[in-house]
Amino acid sequence: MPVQLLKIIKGKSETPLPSHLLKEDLIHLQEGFDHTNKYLQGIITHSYSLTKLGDGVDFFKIVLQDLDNLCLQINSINILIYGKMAKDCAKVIRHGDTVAVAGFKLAKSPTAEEDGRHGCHLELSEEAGSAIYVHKILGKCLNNILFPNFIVPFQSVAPKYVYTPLNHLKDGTIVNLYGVVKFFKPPYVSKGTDYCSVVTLVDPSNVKLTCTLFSGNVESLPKIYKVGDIVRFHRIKISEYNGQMQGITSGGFASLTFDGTVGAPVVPRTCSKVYTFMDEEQKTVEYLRIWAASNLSISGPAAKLSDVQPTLFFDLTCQLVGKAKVDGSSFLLKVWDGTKCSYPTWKVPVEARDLEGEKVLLHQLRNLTVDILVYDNHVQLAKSLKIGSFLRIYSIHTKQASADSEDVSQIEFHLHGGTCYGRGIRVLPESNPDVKQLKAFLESVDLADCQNMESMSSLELDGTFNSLSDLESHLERCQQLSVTVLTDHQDLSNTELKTILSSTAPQQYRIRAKLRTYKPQKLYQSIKLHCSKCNSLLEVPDGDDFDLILQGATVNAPNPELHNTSWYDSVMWTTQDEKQRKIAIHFVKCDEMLQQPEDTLLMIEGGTAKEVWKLTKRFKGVIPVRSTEDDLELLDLSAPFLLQGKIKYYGCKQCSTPKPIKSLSAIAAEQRPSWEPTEIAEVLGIELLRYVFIMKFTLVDGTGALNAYLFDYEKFFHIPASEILTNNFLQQKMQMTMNTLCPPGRKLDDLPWLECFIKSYNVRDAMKHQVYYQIFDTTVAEDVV
DNA sequence: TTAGGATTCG
Repeated sequence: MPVQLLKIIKGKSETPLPSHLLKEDLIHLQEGFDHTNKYLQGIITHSYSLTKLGDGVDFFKIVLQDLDNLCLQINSINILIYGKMAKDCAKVIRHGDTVAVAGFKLAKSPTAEEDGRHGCHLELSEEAGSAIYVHKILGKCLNNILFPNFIVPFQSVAPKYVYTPLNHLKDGTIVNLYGVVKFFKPPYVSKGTDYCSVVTLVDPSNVKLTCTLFSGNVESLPKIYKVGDIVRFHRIKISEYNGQMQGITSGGFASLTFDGTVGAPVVPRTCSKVYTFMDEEQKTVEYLRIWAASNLSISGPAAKLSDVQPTLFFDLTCQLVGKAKVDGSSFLLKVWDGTKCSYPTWKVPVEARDLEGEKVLLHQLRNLTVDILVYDNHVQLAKSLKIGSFLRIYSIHTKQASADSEDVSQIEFHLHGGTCYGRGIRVLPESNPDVKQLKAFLESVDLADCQNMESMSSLELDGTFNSLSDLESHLERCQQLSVTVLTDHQDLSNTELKTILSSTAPQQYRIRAKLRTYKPQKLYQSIKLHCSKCNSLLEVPDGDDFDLILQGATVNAPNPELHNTSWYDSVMWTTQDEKQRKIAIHFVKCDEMLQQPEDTLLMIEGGTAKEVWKLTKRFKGVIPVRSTEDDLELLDLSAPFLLQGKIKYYGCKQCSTPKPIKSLSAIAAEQRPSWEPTEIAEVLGIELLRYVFIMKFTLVDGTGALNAYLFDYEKFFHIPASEILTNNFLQQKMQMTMNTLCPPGRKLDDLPWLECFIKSYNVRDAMKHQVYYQIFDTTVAEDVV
């Protein structure tokens, strides 16, 4: 059985090689060594014509490449086959086959210098007891296991195409070629009339060719899904551009695309109804796959949502669950891949009625879907996508939503405008192996499980609804009922705005009106600090100011004489960096006992803002202080005097008269102090500033329009104003609420009604007198929130 | 004709 065809099943040969044979590496082949029980395995890269030697003996030469040692400079060897074995092999062996040879004789290669192959060649013949095992991945001829019953199965009747290697391209020619995709832009709408796709190919000559392909029919552009795919182009025009060859579509251009995975079925993707695809072509694809596998760096499996990091560009294979228009230049895609992003992800606020997709599914998957905002040129394609389709989105950019305190970092997903780096969207067919795998995985996801693991955030902020009935009542309310409700004075009847505008102040009214617009549009700008004593409104200080004040406070080193008193224990250390900063932390005791960290109030000297924030996560509260000669004292009141959770508490500079820190010992004497900010403020002589929403609503009712101020700590939005600046979820929730109250881009007729109480009041100064209006005893309806 | 690879405004 000197020549044997082995059937390959799932990458392993059905008939194993004889067990006494051991694999030999090319590098270990040396003259004078015993290779009796060794075999050499590799892929055939060349086969020459069968010839007869001068003495009439048949002769066949092939070149074998050792795939396991491709990194070596010399990784191929000539194999010379003599006699009957030469004839047999010539019928069976084609380039691209994998063969194993044993029982060979090693001899010096006379051509080594010129062909750059191994210094020895192998000689095989039946007489010498040689054996050659031929592995064919090819399906059709595998029924014939044993030579000589083997029948050559293919007889070509199609026109013979000539394929030009990429290093032999000439300007002005129209050629056929094969290549491995090294880069590509999925088809996109060009600025002209056609779709465009840019594809960069490479082949074993290691020459690159960038092709710009145009077609009015997107289907006729190559269906490339990932780098490493293999393409065959027919009738591509070669021209020189910027000193390099480039390819461009010419009349009659046609393409086939193949999965580049070694061992995958060789099935062309094409829109051509008729195409030649024979054994020879199959071999080429298989050869290119193997070449690419060892010569190109093709990145591993694509990233899943669970792998996503705050800042990167990546390709995502996913299913479309929902989509919505956002504005003229951006569009929202809600997608999932069955894995959960390990970071909180942003939710793009959109109107419920603009969100397309199965509401129940959107709700069920709310913890697994991510919002991808696509821009500009991608909007048109995104709009046309069908819900449920499988997509690959190329070069999605993730970015951290806020650089503020590190714990509210949400991840945003953007598909920016343009086509750089192949940025774009491609619909994958259900037959795609990655889609099949994804589908199976999605089906295996236990939705009950992922709903259990939902964080408190999602239910509140998702923007979808808990059930269909909720959704319906929401829609109904938006159309008919008021999106706000009154918390008192239900007995009053409505007054028209026209009447209010012509009446004297002060008075109170119940009104029914529509919110035509509001200010500020950037909702975080609506947060102010309010002093209820002097009634002043202040901007919330910038986080950087806090850092500067803390830095300023480090000028005074902690005074060790103030450490460890009856009501606090102190620790102090010096940082290891060149600044040698001294930090002191004073743990406030209660009833002379240290408490659990989560119940403990700290005072800190010399810390940075970051360090203070870290401490607030573990401890009940942190008070930044500095040392004087005889006591600790609060910092400048531009800095928060207390930090609890994510909230900074400020005092009014005008109304506060700070008392010595030891005043706190009065609370510390309690057994279980609650450390309420109001209580701490009071003993420290601080007039606490409260966070408040200040907004101006322009209300209309058909009889007139008036501006009414909303002044709200938390009642109107059901959101504490103190928490909104540090909580992106709440910001989105508020944005959703405002979008319901005043849906962007809608005509006046389609705006929802608001029922409100307003009161008018007079503001007079030397120059003028004006009547103002303020909303009160009104709240956003529960089912709108 | 278009694009001719070469990220990040939103």
